[in-house]
Amino acid sequence: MGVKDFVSISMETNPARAPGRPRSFDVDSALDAATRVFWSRGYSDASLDDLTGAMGISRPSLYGAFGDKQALYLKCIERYRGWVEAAIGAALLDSAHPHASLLRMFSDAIALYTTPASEPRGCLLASASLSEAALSQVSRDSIAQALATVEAVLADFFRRSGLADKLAGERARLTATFLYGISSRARLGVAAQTLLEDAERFVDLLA
Amino acid sequence: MGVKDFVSISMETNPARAPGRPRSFDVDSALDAATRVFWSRGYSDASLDDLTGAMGISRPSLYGAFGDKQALYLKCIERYRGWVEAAIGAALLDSAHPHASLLRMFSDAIALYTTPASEPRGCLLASASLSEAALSQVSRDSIAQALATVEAVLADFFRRSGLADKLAGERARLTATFLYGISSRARLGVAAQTLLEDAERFVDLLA
DNA sequence: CAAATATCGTACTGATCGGTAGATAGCCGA
DNA sequence: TCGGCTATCTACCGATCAGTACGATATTTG
Repeated sequence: MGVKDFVSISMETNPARAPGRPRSFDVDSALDAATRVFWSRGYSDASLDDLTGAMGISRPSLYGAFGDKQALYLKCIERYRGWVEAAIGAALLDSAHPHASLLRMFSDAIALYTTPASEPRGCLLASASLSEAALSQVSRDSIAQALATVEAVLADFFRRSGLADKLAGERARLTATFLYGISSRARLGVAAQTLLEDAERFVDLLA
Repeated sequence: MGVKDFVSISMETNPARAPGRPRSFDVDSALDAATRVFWSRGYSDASLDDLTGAMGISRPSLYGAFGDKQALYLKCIERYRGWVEAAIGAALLDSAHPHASLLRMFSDAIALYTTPASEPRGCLLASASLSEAALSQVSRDSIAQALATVEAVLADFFRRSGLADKLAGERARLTATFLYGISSRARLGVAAQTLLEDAERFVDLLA
């Protein structure tokens, strides 16, 4: 392998070229489009025609690039999970001013849940957990793990802000529960402004 | 029976007998069974075979008695709505001890959401509102109205407990939001005991 | 008993579902 | 320019979906 390493560094580690006909669409933006479809319609109600239509690709391209519907869904979940963790983590970075940080976290979440106003989607993870029946165990695990991570990020924030472990855990569960409630009401069409006011009251009570 | 036979009006106003072959199943218990199926699986994932299987009736019997799938779903929603309104109303009857009444309301709700433990369902209305895409406008309206009623019952409770209109409305929205969150987490499999503790902390904050 | 009426059970319909076979098109190294 | 490889396209597959036609059955009325 020694000599081959020399050559193959540019051939294998460099994604410049792969053999065969190159893919004619962008995987990431196709994944974004699929995520939006699942987010709006849920797993079962998102047909392959819906998905391929939004992604702008044909059925075999979808299967070739992502596997079957479940696998595509799983990739969308993981993707969304990354966004949410990053967003919540960023908003809660500053633990010196818990009140302001929490409010920013809620504000960011509400903006995500209610944009665009014509099609509020709530939280993809919260919605996804309701279509449990039609989902594989792997998908269920991924969703559960993502939500557990959110709670862990919250608990860490409360600990950093000076609360004892037990109390921080309680506050994290309380905040996560309220956040799920916000997500539900966002999907029901409650205005972002109203949700934001509710979040303010909640944070007032909490801190 | 004899007396009623005497009065010939009974033929029309009294459902004692209708012409033709009598129905061989109980409409209410069939509706209960259908409600449980929708509650567990959601609208789209509940197939006609699932429904007729659980209801113990044949497909044409279902259509004869309830109309199509949407109409059956609507009847189940209305039925569930009646239960929930009655339960919440009863728990919140005593506004002299808000803390205890709220706790009882949450306790009842959590019991409903997590029973049986092997198949926690959360709140049918909250779940239903997430499958919006596949639902008719009538169903959507019915769900929205049911949830609005819950909020109205809460607001009335807070008003009776002595709060001003504005504050009572805020508290009602806060409580409803938290209740949706409880429903989501119940469906995710969080233990009833944990949810109850969270509800206690929330009520502590509120009152 | 027979006519009328409504339900029930079997077996079917067309539509749509997720998924794929097979041929073609585009890019590589040689 | 050619063989190997992979993506793409059209067209299709069996399975399942919601909904129904139709004959058999059960009950009331006359």
